[in-house]
Amino acid sequence: MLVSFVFVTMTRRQQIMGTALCLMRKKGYLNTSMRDIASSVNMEAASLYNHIKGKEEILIDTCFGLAETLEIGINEVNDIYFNAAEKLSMAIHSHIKALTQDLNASHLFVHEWRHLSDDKRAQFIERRDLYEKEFRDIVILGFEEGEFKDVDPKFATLTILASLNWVGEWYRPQGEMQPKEIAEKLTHFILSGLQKN
Amino acid sequence: MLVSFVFVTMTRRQQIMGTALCLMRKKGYLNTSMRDIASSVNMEAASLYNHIKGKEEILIDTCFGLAETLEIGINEVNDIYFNAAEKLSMAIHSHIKALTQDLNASHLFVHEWRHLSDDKRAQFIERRDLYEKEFRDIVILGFEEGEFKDVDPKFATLTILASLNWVGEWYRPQGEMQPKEIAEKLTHFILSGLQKN
DNA sequence: TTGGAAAACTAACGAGTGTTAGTTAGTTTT
DNA sequence: AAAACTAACTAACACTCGTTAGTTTTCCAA
Repeated sequence: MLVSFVFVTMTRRQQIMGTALCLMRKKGYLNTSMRDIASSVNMEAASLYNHIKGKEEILIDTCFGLAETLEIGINEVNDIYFNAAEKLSMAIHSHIKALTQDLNASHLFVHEWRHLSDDKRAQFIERRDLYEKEFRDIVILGFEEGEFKDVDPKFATLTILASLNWVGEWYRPQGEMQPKEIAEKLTHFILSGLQKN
Repeated sequence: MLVSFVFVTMTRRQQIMGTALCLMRKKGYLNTSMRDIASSVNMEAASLYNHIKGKEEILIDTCFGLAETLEIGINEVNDIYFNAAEKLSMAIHSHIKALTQDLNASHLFVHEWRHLSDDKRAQFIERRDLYEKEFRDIVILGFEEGEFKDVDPKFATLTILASLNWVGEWYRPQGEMQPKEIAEKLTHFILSGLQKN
């Protein structure tokens, strides 16, 4: 299993979390057992409980951690930029940067939040809806500026976010396209589409 | 549980499959037990095996069934249309029609195929990649015609398919937007983007 | 060197998993 | 009437699951 010089500078908790996320991305949250995680960090399942409260803590910390990163990003964008096209571009950059930072965490954030317990899931959905609203407001602003077409803002926002979130499915850190370039291409594609003229 | 006049005209197998898909969309494939399915059709878990071979058969039949529907659709489009913009539009319509037909099946197709056994998963990925290639070829054709921009075809295709597949997450049959309208808006969005000019 | 916290261990609990075996009642076919 | 088939049942197998309790080992500050 993963052993590197970076490893030794991490707390045991960070090692467990990182390994767990890696397994969960590969096999899915439900399919990854505490015994799987334990054996990947060379200990017994019971010993994990000296470092984390339980299995769900992994999911909770990851989902809400990434949620916060995204919220901070969109708030910065809203503080700095005023024009919708610029805002959208920077929001896309911020979103892609956050998602490509840790693909394992992104997988939990995009796919596995469904398995949060009822109350946590409700909280998560609330924050996700709020984030979605920030994007929608940019689309609406663009229309009010006269720069964007008169599209259904909800539809457009969901379509945009779908494209952004799917990047985690095909992006490879060692590949030829880097996060910044992906964000640029996405921005261009979303703003002006596939067709000439 | 679901009992209707349609129900009586279905074979027991169809009832089981339909109920299973509904549960699996709500709770996830791994989280749905044979006992859950059984009790939803008022029988014991063991009795299910008189009608289906096992749990995975539900996933296999659903994923490969929808795969075939999509393949037939794209082949028809390729047979009938010659111009890339038209092909893309019709391919989008076909895709959206197939996905919105049965949202429960779509959920398994988009999200739960990961839990297919190794060999079946390999087969599934192969067919999915082939379908993806059909889309990519349309994008390439559009460039060769001089109608589409010089985008990275792989990137564009993945972005397009992400938008299409995500429709299953927010489309509601009783909502105001119907599949045909969704397909039209998606086509327009993908072809000409958000920005004016 | 030593006291005590931190972090590992073993063992087990109670619940749940997909699936199989064997059986039975009711219906259809021969 | 006999045989075969269908679809349900009960019971159980052989695991796996997350988690807890109690115990032992490790390791660092005093």
